[in-house]
Amino acid sequence: MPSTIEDFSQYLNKRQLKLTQGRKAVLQEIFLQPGHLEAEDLWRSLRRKKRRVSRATVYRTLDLLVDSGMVRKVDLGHGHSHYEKALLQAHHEHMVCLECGKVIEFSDKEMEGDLDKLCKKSGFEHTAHRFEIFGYCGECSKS
Amino acid sequence: MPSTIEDFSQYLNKRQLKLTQGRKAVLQEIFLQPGHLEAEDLWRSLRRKKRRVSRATVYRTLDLLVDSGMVRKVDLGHGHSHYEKALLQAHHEHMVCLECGKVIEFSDKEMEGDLDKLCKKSGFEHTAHRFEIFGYCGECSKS
DNA sequence: CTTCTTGCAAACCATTTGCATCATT
DNA sequence: AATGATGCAAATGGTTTGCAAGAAG
Repeated sequence: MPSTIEDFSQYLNKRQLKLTQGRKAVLQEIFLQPGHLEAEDLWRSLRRKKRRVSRATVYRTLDLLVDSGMVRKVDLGHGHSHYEKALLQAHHEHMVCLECGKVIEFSDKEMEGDLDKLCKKSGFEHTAHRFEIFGYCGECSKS
Repeated sequence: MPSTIEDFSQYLNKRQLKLTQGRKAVLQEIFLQPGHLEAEDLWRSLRRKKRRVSRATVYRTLDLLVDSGMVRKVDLGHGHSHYEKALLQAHHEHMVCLECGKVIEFSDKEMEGDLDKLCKKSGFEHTAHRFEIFGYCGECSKS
């Protein structure tokens, strides 16, 4: 939370936007969570504890956070978006178990290297990517 | 179209489903298209030419095709799904240009190898994956 | 003939938006 | 004060669904 709010504040200042209570709350909450969460969860969490913000504000703030690069919007194939902090945490991808819904996070250096080479080869300037693997986790593939 | 319909027919038979005109039309149309297309496009194409099917039928058939493994549902970050034939075509991934919207298809053997190794290492049974790279294509990164 | 499909329109659901009111700078 | 943010509820837009009427086996 320390430099995180600082970063967000700077981002907001640059575009003459204001650092409000609602925005602070959303930011704190998402950085409090260990993994990815959906907008609705975030809204419910906030409502349960400290601040009572509207869903609209949650979505609007999430957009800002994604745009600022501090939060990553991920699609785990549930028909709606999930969000996770992008800073202070190694870049990683997801393996989603289609049976139990478990999400395994992973990262792979070789793969990242391949990705970079690939983009260079195609003259493509890589700014982000989405990579999810679907299948069955160790538990579920046994059955 | 020859063995394609055959395959679909078999799939349907197995679950006591019927091979109807509407389903045939959707199948043919998606296999006629060179790349990915959205449900709405498919619906418009069909309506323009031969068969007049409802959007509901398009979506219902698409679900069946995806479930049968003949069609792949892809998310190009447009807020709605795209579909593309999975058979008779090399497996590939997408690079999406955030500026002009162009979609470059690619495939990379090394990467696929890494992916397989990775899944094995994690005891994860890989059935599908989604991989999209976002950024700027050669044209747009110049500016 | 029975069962499964279709079309239609209404329902859904996550997300967005218009607008009057409120908070931050 | 002035500008931007919020909440609300209504709008959106892709997708799903209930049901009566039609096709396929």
